[in-house]
Amino acid sequence: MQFRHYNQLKVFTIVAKIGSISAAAEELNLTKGAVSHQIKQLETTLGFKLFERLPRGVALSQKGLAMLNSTEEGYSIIESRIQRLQNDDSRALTVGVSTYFASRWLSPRLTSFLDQHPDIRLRLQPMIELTNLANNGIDVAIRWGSGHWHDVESILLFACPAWPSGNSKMSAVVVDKGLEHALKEATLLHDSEHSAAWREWFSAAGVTWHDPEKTLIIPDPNVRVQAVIDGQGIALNDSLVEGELESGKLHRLSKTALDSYGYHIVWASGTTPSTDVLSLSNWLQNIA
Amino acid sequence: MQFRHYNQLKVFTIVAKIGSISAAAEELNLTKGAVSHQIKQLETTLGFKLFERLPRGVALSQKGLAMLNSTEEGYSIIESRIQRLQNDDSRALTVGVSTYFASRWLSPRLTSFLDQHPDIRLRLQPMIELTNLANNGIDVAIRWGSGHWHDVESILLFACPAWPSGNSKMSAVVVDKGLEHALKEATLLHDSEHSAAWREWFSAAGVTWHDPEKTLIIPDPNVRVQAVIDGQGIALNDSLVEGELESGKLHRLSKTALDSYGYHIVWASGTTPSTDVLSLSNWLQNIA
DNA sequence: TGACACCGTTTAGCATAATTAAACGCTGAG
DNA sequence: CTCAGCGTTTAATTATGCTAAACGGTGTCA
Repeated sequence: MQFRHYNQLKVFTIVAKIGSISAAAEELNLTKGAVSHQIKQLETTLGFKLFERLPRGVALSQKGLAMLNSTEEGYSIIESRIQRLQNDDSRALTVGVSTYFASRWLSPRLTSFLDQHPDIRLRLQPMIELTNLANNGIDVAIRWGSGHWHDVESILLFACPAWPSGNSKMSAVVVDKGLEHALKEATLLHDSEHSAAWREWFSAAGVTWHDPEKTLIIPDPNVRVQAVIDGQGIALNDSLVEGELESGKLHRLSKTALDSYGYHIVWASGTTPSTDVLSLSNWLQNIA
Repeated sequence: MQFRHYNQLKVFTIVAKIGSISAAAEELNLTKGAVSHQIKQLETTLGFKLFERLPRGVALSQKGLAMLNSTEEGYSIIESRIQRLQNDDSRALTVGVSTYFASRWLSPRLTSFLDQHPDIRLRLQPMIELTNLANNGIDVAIRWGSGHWHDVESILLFACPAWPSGNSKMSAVVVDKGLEHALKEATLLHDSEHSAAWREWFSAAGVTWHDPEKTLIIPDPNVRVQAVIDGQGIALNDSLVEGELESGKLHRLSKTALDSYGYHIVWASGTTPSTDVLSLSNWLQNIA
């Protein structure tokens, strides 16, 4: 018995990312009834609920979140390939970025690059897992981390420390019972298995590392931030969440930060960057 | 304008893997007319041909092959997650393998393990890119390569050297004009960007490495073998292709092999393997 | 407190897309 | 030359997706 409902699953992915059926319906040029139907039918065929129904809307269930992690990744791999094959534009410079980084940092600054280099055709490629660059036709990617990678060569773009963050309720727990208690009780949100970030943070903070019982892997930074706001747990978020900090949706839970972490320009090791890549790197480093 | 035809794309993936519309139709419990329709419509919306029509069937076009690489990966990520969420069987031991390895090596030997350990629930998880183990719920994976990986810990299961292979036409070229000439003229088929395999083979063979003009990345070993048989180029295939060698579909083009390559049992670094994992590893090492 | 706005759900009917059966065209095998 | 195999086409049928409109629940605000 094969699964045959990939269109419905794609609709789910959009609803889950947007967080609302009505808003997703608008995005898709559909009525909310249609979207509601798709989700319901999908839940029936899958055999489990993807969303919890709240008075004021819907929220991802535990399984729904796990599903989103995979569908986002899967569909983005497929979509990026379609795009690439359709505009078979081998002269374009393709930059792999997370949507998180693109919307919060890169996009606002990009016009100046396009002005300075009108000859370079730039394609931003949203990706979740910034791996397998060549196979996805990525010339350069921008990746957050410590900079110690083996599959790519990298240069630091700018430092962007990360620290534990939670919502206001979590913040109250920290004030009340202390950070260590909160870290022990709450779910720790990871960005991926590879990331040693949490372990490094624990050692930087001088807190003994205890293998956490409750762990949730959420690769997409946007989804992770939203999960923290929704009270799912504590995540190491980087400094690009200023907006949420100021608006009080997110709280910094500790002064200890992973100072050596930041955004890096990376390209597949073994390849020599083209002049276009160098232009972009230079420009990025200047404005950073 | 969004792409909205993921079901058709899934049908394409199956047709491409099987290599025939009629056979795929049977697999899907559909008529060949239906499948033909789907493919044609998909090609129209995409704007390019996925298959070349031959008198005796269909063959993937260049773009079709590129598409297959992505759809296979994308759908397998999604499907594996669905399976996992449906049989939320946290006690099962999940082993990530390529379908290539599973069918050619593991499956035939597996009954003896199941007999010896009736208490262990085993789940074989077909994967293309054997990365991101924890995120995909993989306890252990079996990966081919040199064994020098940073994201996983590994122990060698058995050595499985690889050497350049081509079809009979390619073999004739080698006999006629020499291997170096063939390597320079033909497309080199890679398994992924990370793989330094070809470079290492060149140095092992004492042939000077020239950055090849024509390169094709085909992550799935099954598809890669088929591509070689179809005359797409030369690939480094491992010794599990005995069958194709004997039947004359595949030819070994050089005596030089990557002797240090083989299949390894791998698990996410930083995690401690469970006793079930150790049982499986022990059994695997004994029968290897 | 009560009218209202906001969401998601439901219903029934309609529009679109998927699927079939059967005939067709092509090519290579015998 | 005939036949078998494979993909394509056509027209009719079936399944699915979608809409409009009404509905039920909940929080908001006068």
